Amino acid sequence: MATEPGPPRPAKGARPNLKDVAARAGVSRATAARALGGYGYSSREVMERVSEAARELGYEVNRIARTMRSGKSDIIGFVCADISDAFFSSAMRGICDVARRQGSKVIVMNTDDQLAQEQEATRVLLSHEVDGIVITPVSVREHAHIDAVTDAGVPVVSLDRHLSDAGIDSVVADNEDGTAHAIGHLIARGHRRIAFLGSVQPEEPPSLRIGKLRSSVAGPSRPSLDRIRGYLRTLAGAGLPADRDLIALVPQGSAPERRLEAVAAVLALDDPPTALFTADSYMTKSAFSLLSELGVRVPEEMSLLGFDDLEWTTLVRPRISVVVQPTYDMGRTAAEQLFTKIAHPAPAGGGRGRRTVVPTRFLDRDSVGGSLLDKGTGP
Amino acid sequence: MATEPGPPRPAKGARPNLKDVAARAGVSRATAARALGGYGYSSREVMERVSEAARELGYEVNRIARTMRSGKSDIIGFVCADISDAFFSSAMRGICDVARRQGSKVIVMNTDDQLAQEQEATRVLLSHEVDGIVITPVSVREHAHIDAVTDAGVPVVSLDRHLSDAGIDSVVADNEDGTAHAIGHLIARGHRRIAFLGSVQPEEPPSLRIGKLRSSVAGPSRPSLDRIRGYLRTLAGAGLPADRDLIALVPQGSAPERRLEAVAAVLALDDPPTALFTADSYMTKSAFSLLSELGVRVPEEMSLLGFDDLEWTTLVRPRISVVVQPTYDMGRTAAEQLFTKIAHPAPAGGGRGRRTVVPTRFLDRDSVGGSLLDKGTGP
DNA sequence: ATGAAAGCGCTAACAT
DNA sequence: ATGTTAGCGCTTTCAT
Repeated sequence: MATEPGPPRPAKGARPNLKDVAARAGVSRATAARALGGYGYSSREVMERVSEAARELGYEVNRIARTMRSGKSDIIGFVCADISDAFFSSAMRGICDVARRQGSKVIVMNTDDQLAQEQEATRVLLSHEVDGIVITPVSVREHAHIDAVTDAGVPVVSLDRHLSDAGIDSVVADNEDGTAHAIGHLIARGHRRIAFLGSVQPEEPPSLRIGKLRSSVAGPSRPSLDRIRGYLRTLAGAGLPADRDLIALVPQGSAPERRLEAVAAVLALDDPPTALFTADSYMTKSAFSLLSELGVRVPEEMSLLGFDDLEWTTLVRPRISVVVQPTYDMGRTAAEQLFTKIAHPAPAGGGRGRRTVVPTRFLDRDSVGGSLLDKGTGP
Repeated sequence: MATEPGPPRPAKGARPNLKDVAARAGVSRATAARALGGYGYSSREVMERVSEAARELGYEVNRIARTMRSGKSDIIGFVCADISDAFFSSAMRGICDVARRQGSKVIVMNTDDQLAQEQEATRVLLSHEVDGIVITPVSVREHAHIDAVTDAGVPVVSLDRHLSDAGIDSVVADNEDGTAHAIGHLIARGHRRIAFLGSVQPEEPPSLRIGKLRSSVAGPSRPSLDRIRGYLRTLAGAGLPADRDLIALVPQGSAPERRLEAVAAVLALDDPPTALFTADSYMTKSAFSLLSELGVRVPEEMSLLGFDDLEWTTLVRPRISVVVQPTYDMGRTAAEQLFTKIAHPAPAGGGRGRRTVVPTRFLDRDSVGGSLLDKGTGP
C-alpha cells in the first residue's frame, strides 16, 4: 500500500467525485471546488494540484448535485409540435448551437399540436429544473401553463407565435409583410385573381370578413392568420376585390387529400385564378403535385408562389418562387434571447414581452409568369 | 389563521415540495413519498389525503432531487451529427416517442461528425447522469469514449453504425442488401455499366480492390462502405466486371460542387454508364440536378436510382426510384433496445453486442428504364 | 402502516 | 487562501 506515488483513489469503478479529487490533491472539498470552478480564491499551486488530480481521476462534475445546490441545471427545453418537421429541426439546430456556446443542453418535447401534451411538457420540464424554455405554443390564447413557467421564475421565449397579452418574449417571422410582398409581386406581374391556399388551427378558426373595399380577419396574431392579412391588405391596397371563393383554408394537419381537394376546387372555379399563393409548405407541395398531375403548365397557364423554402423547390421545373423564413436564425435568436433572460432575470412582472420580428426574403424563381389577362407581357 | 379549511401552504410563490405536501396532509415526508410514489405501504385514506394535498398545492416531484437520490434521471441522450438533417430528426422523433412512453426525455447533442465534439457530448451526458445514450458514432474504430459510458454502467445503443468489436448494441439498415437489391434491379433491366456515386468518411477512407472476377472494399462495416459492398457483390454475382472509373466517392460533407463534378466526370467517360446509383440523398440530389441541367432525359438516356427517400423524389418528373430505410423506426427500435437495457442492466462485460439489421424497401418508380444497350425493351 | 433520520454530491456562507 | 459546515429535496433503510 504505497502512499507516495499513488495518493487516494476511489476504490470503485464508479465515477469519482469531488471528495476523491480533494483527497488526492490533499485539500478540502471546498478548496477543490473553488479551484475547479474557477471562483473564489485559490493559490496557483493548489489550483494546479487539484486540476492535476481531477485529470488523473477523470473527474467530471456531477451536474445533478450541482443543480440541486445552485438551482441552475444548464438544460433548457424546446417544446414544439414535431421535431421531425423541417421547420422545427432547423430551429432546433439554431437553439442547440447557442446552448452549446452557453454550456447548456436542450431537451426536446413534441406536442403534436395538442394542448394537453404541451401542458404536460411544461410541467415535466419544470420538474427537471430547466433554466428556460423555448416554445412554439399550440394556442395563442390558452397559456396558463406557460404563465406558470414564468411564475416559477423560469424564462420563456415563444417561437413562431406571439402570445396575446402575455408578458412573454417572442420571435416570429414577418408573416404579414412577407406575404404582402409576395402578393404585391404577383399583382405587379399583372395578376388580378390570386388564390390564397392555407391552413388554419381547427381550434382557433379565423372569421373572415370579405368586403367590397376592405376585408379583414379577426383573431390574434399567428402565422396562418397574419399571412391571410398580408394577402387581404395587399389586395385592398391595389384596389382589387377579395373573393371568398379564392380563399381556401383547410384545417392544420389535414390529410393530403383534403389539400388536394382544396386546390382542385379553386382551379375548377368558373372564374379561376391566374396565380396561386400557397401559404405553407404542405400547400405548396399539394398545389405543385396537382398542377403537375393535371398537366397545367407553370407558369404559362398558372403561376405559383409559396411560403417556406424546401429543398425540392429548386429541383422541380419550374423552380418555385417562395417567401422564406430564416428557420435556423429564428431558433438561434429565440435561444439568444432566452439566455439573456436567464442571465438577467426580469424584475418580476416582466413587462410587456419583447416581440422580435425577423424579416423573410423573397426568392424570385421561375414559377411566376405574367398574367394571361395582362396582354403584352414579355417573356 | 384558520387551520381547518386551510392547512399549511408554502408561503412562497416557489414550487411546493414534498415537505409542503406532507405538512398539508398531516403526515411525514416519508409517508407522503410512499403515497405518491405508489411504493411501500400506505392506507387508502392517507393515500387519498396526500394526493389531494399534492393536487391542491400543484405539487410536482423535483426530479433533480429524485435523481440525486435514486441515480435515475429519466433522461436519455441522443448524439448525432446534425439534428436538422432529415435522417436524424426523423430518428429523433422515434426516440422521443419511445422515451415519452417510458416517462423519459431526450437531450440532443450535435457533433457535426467531429470526434472531439462527440467525446465531449458523451462526457457531458454522463455528467448529467443520463440513463442511457443513443449515438450515431462518427468513427467505428475510435470508441474509447463510448466504452467509458458503458463502463460507467450507462447503456448505449449505436444507431446507423455497428461498432467493430465493441460490446455495444446497434441498429442499422441492411445497407448492403438494400443496395444489392437495387443494383440487381438495374441489371435485370439490362444495365451493364452502372455507376456508383457515394460519399465516404475522410478519416476512414475505404481501400477498394477492383479485380477481374472479384472486387472488395476493406474496412469495417459502415453504411457508406456496405453500400459499395452491395454494389460490388451484385456486379460480381451477375458476372459483370467492376470498373474503377464508374465508382465516384467524394468526402462526406463536401461542398455540393464536388458532388456535381463527380457526377459530371462519370457522365463524361468515354464509355459512360447507362445507369447511376446514388448511394445517399445528397448524391441523388446532385445527380438529378445535373442531369436536369444538362437536359439528359431520365430514364430514356440515363437511369437513376438512389438510396434514401426524400419528399421531392415524388415531386420531380420522373419520380425517382429509391431504396428507403425506415428512419423513424430505426430511432424507435434503438430507443426500445436502450430502455430494455436500462430496465435489465447487463451482467457486466455485456457480451458481444446485439446487432439489429432492419430491412430497407425498394420503391420502384419511374427513373429506371431499360438499358439502351439492351435492344427490344418495351416501354 | 407510519415516522425518524441518514445521505446522494455539490456549493456557498461563514469561520479561520 | 483554505477549511468547516449546513443543506438543496428526495428516497430509503431501520425502527416503531
